[in-house]
Amino acid sequence: MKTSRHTEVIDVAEMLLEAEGLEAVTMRRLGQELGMRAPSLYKHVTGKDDIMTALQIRALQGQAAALAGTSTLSEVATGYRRWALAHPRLYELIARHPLDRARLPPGVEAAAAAPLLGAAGGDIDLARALWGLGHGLVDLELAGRFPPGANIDAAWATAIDAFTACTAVPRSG
Amino acid sequence: MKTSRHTEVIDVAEMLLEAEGLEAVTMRRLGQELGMRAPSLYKHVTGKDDIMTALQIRALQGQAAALAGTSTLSEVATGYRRWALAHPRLYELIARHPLDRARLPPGVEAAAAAPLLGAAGGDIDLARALWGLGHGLVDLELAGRFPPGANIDAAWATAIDAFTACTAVPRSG
DNA sequence: ACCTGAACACCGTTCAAGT
DNA sequence: ACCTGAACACCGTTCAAGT
Repeated sequence: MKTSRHTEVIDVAEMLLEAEGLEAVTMRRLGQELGMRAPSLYKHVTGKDDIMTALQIRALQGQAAALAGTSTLSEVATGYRRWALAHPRLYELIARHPLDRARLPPGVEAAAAAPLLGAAGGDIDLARALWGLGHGLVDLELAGRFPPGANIDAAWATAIDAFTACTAVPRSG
Repeated sequence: MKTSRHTEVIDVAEMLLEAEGLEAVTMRRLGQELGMRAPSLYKHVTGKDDIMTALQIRALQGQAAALAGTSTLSEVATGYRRWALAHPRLYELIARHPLDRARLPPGVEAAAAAPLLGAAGGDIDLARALWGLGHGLVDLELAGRFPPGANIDAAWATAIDAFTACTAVPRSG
């Protein structure tokens, strides 16, 4: 039951992020929440970058778990949007915050991307187009870029239709 | 030839943004570049938000100008990507920074969106799907989310093909 | 091994004061 | 009308010092 102090720091950071947003995740605040001063955190964590990378890893794993089991293009798209809207701060963290690939465990990125590639029938270009589409629609929605009252569901439906038509050509396997 | 001090502040902010990135645009640095202390800026500008909004307006106008004259879906998509890659900091400013619609001159957003709507044949849902697609691909590219060596051109081509097939149905007008 | 206070080099912003 | 210095409430991070 002894959770390492490092894990505790990341746990608190995740709670703070989801509850109050990225600007609440400061070293001083984290220390306060853990009963220590900010400089003490550096005994458990190399710096703030370390914390952000750890949260990005959790986010990628959460996204991969949410998409596990989906197969059709429509299922993947719906699951992608659903997870992003359920965890907007974590989504923004993997989408907008610099990603330090060197510190990422191998396979984490691929695991999150696998369902997309599957729905694209193994076509990497189509998978990336699909990723761009899903990310773009989610990002614009989270950023409040669509005018109030915009029918975002309809935009998704139209987009999925267009891409489904594209994958409807017979392919072997 | 007497440019107002307000305009000068925005001009310097734009140069700093494009040359050194968003983190270089600080009130102290802006003052230094203009030969005054940071507090003096508040005589010409209500605050940093004011500066950011002014830059967003310029960015939206620049984007609209870059897309003016495009009509086909392929032209709009190419122009959208070209402008974003030519002005990545300005693009990020309108895509990722909060947009205070109340301070935006009316029509600025619509002008930037018009070419998209035109290429979608007036279908607002398709226009938004197209916007999501273009924004998503550009955003992922600017954020360095595609692996090194990824064929981003091919992803765009695949995406444009899928949407072109969707708009290929005969329509009146 | 773990935590502290003091410090450094930064932020955006306010405000009384000068000219 | 315009600019100033000092201050306030913040940042991430370093480091000598304590236990």
